[in-house]
Amino acid sequence: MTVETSADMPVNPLILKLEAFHALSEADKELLTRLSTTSRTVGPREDLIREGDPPERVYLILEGFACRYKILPDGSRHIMAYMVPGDLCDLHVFILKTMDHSIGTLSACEVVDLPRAQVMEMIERPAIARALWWSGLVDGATLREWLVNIGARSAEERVAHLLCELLVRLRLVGLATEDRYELPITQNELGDTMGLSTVHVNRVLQRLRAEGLIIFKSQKLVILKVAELMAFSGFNPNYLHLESRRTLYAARG
Amino acid sequence: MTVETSADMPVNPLILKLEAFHALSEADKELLTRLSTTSRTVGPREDLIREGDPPERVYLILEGFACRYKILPDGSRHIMAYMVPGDLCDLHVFILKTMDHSIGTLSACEVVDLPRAQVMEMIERPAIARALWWSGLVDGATLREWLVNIGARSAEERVAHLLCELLVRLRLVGLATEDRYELPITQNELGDTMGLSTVHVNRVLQRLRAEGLIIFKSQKLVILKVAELMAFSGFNPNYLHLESRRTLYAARG
DNA sequence: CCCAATCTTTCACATGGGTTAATTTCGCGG
DNA sequence: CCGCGAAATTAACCCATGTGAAAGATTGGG
Repeated sequence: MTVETSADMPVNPLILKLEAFHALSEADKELLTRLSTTSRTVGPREDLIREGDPPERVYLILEGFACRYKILPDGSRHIMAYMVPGDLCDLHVFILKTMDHSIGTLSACEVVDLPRAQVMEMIERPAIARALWWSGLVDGATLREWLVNIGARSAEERVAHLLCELLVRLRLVGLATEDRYELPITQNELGDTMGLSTVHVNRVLQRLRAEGLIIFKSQKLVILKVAELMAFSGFNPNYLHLESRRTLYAARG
Repeated sequence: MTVETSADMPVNPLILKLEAFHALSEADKELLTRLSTTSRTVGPREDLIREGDPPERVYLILEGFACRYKILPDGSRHIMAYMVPGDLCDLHVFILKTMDHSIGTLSACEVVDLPRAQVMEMIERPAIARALWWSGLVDGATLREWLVNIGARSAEERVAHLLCELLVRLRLVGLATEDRYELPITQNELGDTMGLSTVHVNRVLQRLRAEGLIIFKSQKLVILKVAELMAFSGFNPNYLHLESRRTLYAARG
């Protein structure tokens, strides 16, 4: 029920992420640590909230991958965003009456449920409010980049672009090194994300492997040529609005 | 320089739009009217702000169509959002150092430039703040729906879905009747929006015409069978979060 | 250590949509 | 009313990606 805390903290991914925008005071960090003390374990492929439900809380992912998705009338699923450790779903949802999409886990996750009152508590701290504000803007920018990715790039570029984005995002929270990370996602899920069939995702991955760009096996991804993969996919991290050098290039772990 | 104001006001599209969420007081409406008094005319295909520029103001569209777009390394353009009268670009941009995309007009537009101070003035009014908050959430939801649209629907469904969305959005601000509106957009721009070639957009429009679903000529769109077009494209307006009946079905003009 | 379910991979074949380029139509200034 | 540039339309060709089905490979539970 509680995430381990050891001497060599902070491992709170929310703090790591927000500090990529601007340093936080000790008091602010303590607040965030306190609010994320009580987490729960959610199995893979479980919904946190479904389309049509009233949004009652905000979710913070501490471990694992979750996603936003919609199911279309014909039963197909489209994944619109990945939520990785440190990601918080939209703070503003409270004013909407119902969810227009679902949020569910991909892998098993550690999730913190933040009721309205706790969200308010966070927002009262100006530095945290600003950082969360930034984080929300980055989420929006990421969504736009995904739109461009699907709308304007070939299947191979698309997948490559996603792998680059995740490299940068996961580095932020210490879950990627310079060139590798755990990607607990099936090819089917990748397909539902990129608007490609599972079969074609497989073909694309084979090609990226054959070109010596990546190794992807047992949920472990190694990017053999980071610069090349970024160039090939047209990846430009500007939309992630990471201003400090550290956030982009310092590897942790 | 100034938009005409007549006795039979309000025609301020921002007020019309925000009141779709919740009624505003007279004082709030006066503030919004005052802030949108000074507009400028911008010709078609002109940029309001470019990728890389620091965001210094917020734009409000009073007339015409504008869009957010990105240019890819290979020179192709992808349009990520349409901004129609009453739409405001993101209020929060100020905390970002640079724009990660451009905003430009499609048709000629009347645009209000809102510097930071005026945005603050708006946000200090709780009812306006809430309404703008809602508006921002709807923009995000719209972006997600566009992602699904491009990622999971056929070309014909995609275009049909866009036409349905615009019908609802334009009705909100009195620019569409029950079944028709002005759509000042070329097939090439439609293609850059939907991730389709111009040629294919043309084929799709022909088919929609042949099926007796629409008439589209000289920038004037008539949807002959609204319910059918919505059903065909899988259009569900829930993502626009319009709670009052009026906003969805009352035609103006 | 084995089984069953889940994933990945492969194959053969179908097709939606891209490309290039020529032709026609439209909108508009002079 | 004419002429020009932009936009729409048409045609021919083809390739990227989808589909359906089945064969391997992995993984985790018992």
